[in-house]
Amino acid sequence: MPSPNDDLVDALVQLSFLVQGTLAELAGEHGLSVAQARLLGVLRDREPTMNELGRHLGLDKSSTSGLVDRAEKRGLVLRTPSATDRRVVQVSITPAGLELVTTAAAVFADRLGNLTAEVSDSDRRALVRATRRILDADPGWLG
Amino acid sequence: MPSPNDDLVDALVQLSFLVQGTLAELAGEHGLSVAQARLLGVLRDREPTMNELGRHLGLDKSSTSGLVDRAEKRGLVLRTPSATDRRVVQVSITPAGLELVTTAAAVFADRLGNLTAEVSDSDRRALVRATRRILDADPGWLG
DNA sequence: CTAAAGTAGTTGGTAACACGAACTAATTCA
DNA sequence: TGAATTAGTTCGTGTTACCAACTACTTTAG
Repeated sequence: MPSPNDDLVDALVQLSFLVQGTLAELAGEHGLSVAQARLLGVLRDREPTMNELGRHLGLDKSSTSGLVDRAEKRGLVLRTPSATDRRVVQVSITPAGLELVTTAAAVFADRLGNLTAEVSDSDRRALVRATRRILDADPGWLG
Repeated sequence: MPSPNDDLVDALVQLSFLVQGTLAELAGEHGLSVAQARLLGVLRDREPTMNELGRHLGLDKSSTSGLVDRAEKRGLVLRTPSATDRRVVQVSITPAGLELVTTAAAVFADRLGNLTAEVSDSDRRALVRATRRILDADPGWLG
């Protein structure tokens, strides 16, 4: 029997696919994949080690390495050896990467804004509130 | 300057990553990728042609072909030539596929249900309502 | 103070996934 | 009927992700 939760679950799933689809489309227009876009998004306000980065993205260290490899090859990201521990590598965003992610983020916000234009202010607030609760309930890899 | 929309956009993005992450994790536990899970989800209540399927998933026809290939090899899905047009192929879910997607969907709903346990009933309704509006505003590939 | 254990990151192998281009087969249209 | 269209597959390429094995450091134990 369908529980009253089914509507909510369904809504969340469709919404997530829509957002991800929008993200993928937009990233594509800027020559980025979703993974690359996410990487740049994380590095916008952090300069983590490979390890931290991997944990943040929920990726295996080898995956992280490859992701950074490709981004570095495009000049979007930079590896710097740590001064204090010669095993660790700090990852930072380059000016080019920052500019790319900044403009892309603006366009993205704009596009999502269009999609949410018809949502009432009170529903908007409810959505933000609900999201906070849901994220608080998640033990996962999200920062 | 941060617009009042930024909270909403941020909420949507984080939410979508959480949902997708949950989906990926759960699919993995059932030996499925997100793409495979989505394929089975679509086929749960449809028997589309390759073409329709691709449009539904927002995939190129070659991607659709490969996706169905792999699912078919695992016995989750079936290709049947159309009787009326010898070019077209109907795709359907097998009993095994149906069982898999059914149990996985139940676990998924349960898990998301836990995450949304703290959300009030009125916010829940608001979220569903907001999602409808947003999906209505989207011209994209979602059915 | 050195030997063993642990940690950080890379490399190599494998597989899924997605795309575009080129192709075959069937159908529609002009 | 011959030309354009449509459905689907195949092939080649690139990204992404994993695991296992490896190197190079650092920490910990004895």
